[in-house]
Amino acid sequence: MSLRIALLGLLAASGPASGYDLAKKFETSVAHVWQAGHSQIYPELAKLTADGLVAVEAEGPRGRKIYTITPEGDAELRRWLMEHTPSTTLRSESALQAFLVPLLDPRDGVAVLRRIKKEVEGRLAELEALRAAKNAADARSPGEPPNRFGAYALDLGIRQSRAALEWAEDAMADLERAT
Amino acid sequence: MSLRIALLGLLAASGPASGYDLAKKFETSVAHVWQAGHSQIYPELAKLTADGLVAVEAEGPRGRKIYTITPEGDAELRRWLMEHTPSTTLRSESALQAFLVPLLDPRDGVAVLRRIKKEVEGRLAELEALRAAKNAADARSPGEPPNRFGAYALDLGIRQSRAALEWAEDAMADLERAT
DNA sequence: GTTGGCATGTAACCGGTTACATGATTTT
DNA sequence: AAAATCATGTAACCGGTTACATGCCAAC
Repeated sequence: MSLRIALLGLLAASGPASGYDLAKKFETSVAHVWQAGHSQIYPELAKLTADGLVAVEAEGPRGRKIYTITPEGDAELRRWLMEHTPSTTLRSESALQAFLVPLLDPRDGVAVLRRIKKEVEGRLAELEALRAAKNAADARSPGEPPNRFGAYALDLGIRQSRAALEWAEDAMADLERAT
Repeated sequence: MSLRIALLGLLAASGPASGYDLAKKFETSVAHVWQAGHSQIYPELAKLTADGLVAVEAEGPRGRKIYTITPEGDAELRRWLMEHTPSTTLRSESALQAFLVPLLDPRDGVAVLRRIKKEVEGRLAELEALRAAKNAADARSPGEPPNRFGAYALDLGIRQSRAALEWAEDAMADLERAT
């Protein structure tokens, strides 16, 4: 379900696009929130077309098909946003490692936490770079209202990464005390 | 892969248990980090047995089988903890909603954020209750070192929930400014 | 003319969810 | 005697990942 919504959302926010375009946008903009490769996107666009939620607006060179969101698609998107209660299923390998770390002796545990911390730092850097790029883009079109599409999710990711960073530092300190 | 590890971890930390027991522990202790139902656990235990990572220690009434972790299983667990780089694939329906919220008009957006905030509050309350229960259990066995198994992951969850809560409040304020 | 990026698709596989199915023991 | 809980399993389905497969067009 969520994949359809993500596709409808991208079409609604950025206008008509091909499957190829959408796959790229997945990588660059929605990636920190939802992932999908082209092998998932193409069939899903076909289904969305069959269901009347998107339509092929035009065909370009190299078999390029440009999809637009239909009014029905737009309605579906809004309905989901306002009515769907998101599933809370959380699956994090990092958190699982954190869960199990006390099984190791403290030295090894600290090493694992150090690795997790580095990953979080990397993620945080990526997200902050994305935000900087977004801010720069907003600054280039003055007068116009800044495009907030995706900005809230970015902010959420940054805050949660920072929380994870502080956690890793404190957990390491706690483990070292036990050494 | 992670399911095997979670099972090995539970067996390592809490001693021998049946598939039924493990399914319960999933609900009560690992749930905020990884989920699995009995229909997934039973076949996986069979595979783990075939691979020599766990063994049936005893059989009880009602066909109850009690599994223990083997030395090989323990080695596998430690190896994974220390060597496996966790996948960073993050999939959050809430974050996807947050991403798309700017597509709605501000009033509706605020309503969506308010709902997300309530869910986060609920989750935070659950995690804090878990931690309180854990602390109480530690207090009941004085002198003994507190059982830190799962504690770090719990702490991580609580911090990230708090970060999400602050985010929701700030995002709502931001959206209301735009009304 | 060859390399690289554009562009679309299919197929095999794997992990996870829901539903189906069965039976033993304990509690009321 | 009936209901609840213990206890184990299987099967169908669905979403996602990896790998396979093909061809067009532009730049070098």
